[in-house]
Amino acid sequence: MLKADRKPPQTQTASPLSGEAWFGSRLSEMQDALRAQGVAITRKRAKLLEVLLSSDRHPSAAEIHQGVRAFYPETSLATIYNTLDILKETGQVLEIEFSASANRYDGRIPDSHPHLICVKCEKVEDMDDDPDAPAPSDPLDRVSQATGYHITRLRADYYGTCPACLSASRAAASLPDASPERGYA
Amino acid sequence: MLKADRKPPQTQTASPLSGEAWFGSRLSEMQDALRAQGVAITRKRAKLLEVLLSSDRHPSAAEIHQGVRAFYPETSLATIYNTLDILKETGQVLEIEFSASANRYDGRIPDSHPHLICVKCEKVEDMDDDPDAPAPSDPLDRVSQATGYHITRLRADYYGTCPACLSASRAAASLPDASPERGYA
DNA sequence: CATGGCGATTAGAATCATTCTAATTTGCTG
DNA sequence: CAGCAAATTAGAATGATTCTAATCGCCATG
Repeated sequence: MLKADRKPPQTQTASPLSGEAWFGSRLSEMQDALRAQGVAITRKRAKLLEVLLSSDRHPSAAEIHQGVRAFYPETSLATIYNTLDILKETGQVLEIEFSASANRYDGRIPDSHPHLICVKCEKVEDMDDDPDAPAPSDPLDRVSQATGYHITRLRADYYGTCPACLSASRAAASLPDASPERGYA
Repeated sequence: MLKADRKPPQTQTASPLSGEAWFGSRLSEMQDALRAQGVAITRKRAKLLEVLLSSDRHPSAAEIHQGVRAFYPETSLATIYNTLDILKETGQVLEIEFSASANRYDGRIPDSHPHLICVKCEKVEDMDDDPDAPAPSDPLDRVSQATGYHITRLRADYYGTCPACLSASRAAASLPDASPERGYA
């Protein structure tokens, strides 16, 4: 609803995106978030952000790496993972995890939102959940119809902290130190 | 709606589950599916199914391995992955993928359904989406309230075949052979 | 202009779940 | 009991990600 006119395009436009309104504002948002963490925005990191925002394919770390390398050929993968980690911590990028292939990253819309994932070509697209139009009750059918995909599975998982861990960490907060800490991020 | 009285318990009961109605019928379902594939149900495979159904923790391959080993100590991990693959192919087990830790498997409810995933202790629970009760409009709040979790993220991704791949494979179906085929399963 | 310090960066090693491989075992079926 | 296919095994290979220890670059200060 808000910022309707600075939403990233669903489809890649041929021309440079760097001029578009959403691009610039999203870029500064990310840069501000990095600065707020006290980390420097080096040329490589700046390029990484650009590459991330320029692609609508939800690129993998390796793809981002290549994009940055086109400008700074000596860039190491470690730097990419490094910066992505900071971005994740600050909620500036959404990591879409896969176990069988590389994780994919969404810098355009960093809040959780639904995706369409092609199991054949590994395309990852943002889904516009348009609540109008004739809607079959089965969500798989509804989305298939709306998108032209043949949808076979919905992964709908809620991530958070369970009641037990919540009280454990509340207890740990009072006491000096304790708590194992492992887990997904 | 259907099979309301043979739904697996949300909470682990202390006693053996092997007697409960859903357990037996789910077990035969899985065995039938394996047989339908023409694969033998060996003692190890039978035990694997039992272990899978006995746990409400959505066990990892390694955990299942341990469970089977308790009875057949010479069992190899390869066998576990092997059998899980067949079960996946036949839709008899739901694989919940993680990139940062081991995948988890749901044999009780093999159709896609929402989960609660604790980012601290890595617990994975089935979520009962009970559509009654006071419902805040934000789904994260709604689920937090309903479950006692502190939910911070919803992963809602639709898996299927994109329009381009659909027509590619329709074309390939007519012609003799072609098509690269990679992708997520 | 030298110096010190510190974060950023790097190459390569390490990790770890998963898959692959080639050899062996098992359990029939004739 | 021979023969055969499927099941199983140990261990190697893979591949994404993380770690490590060393180096670099940059700025502030003397």
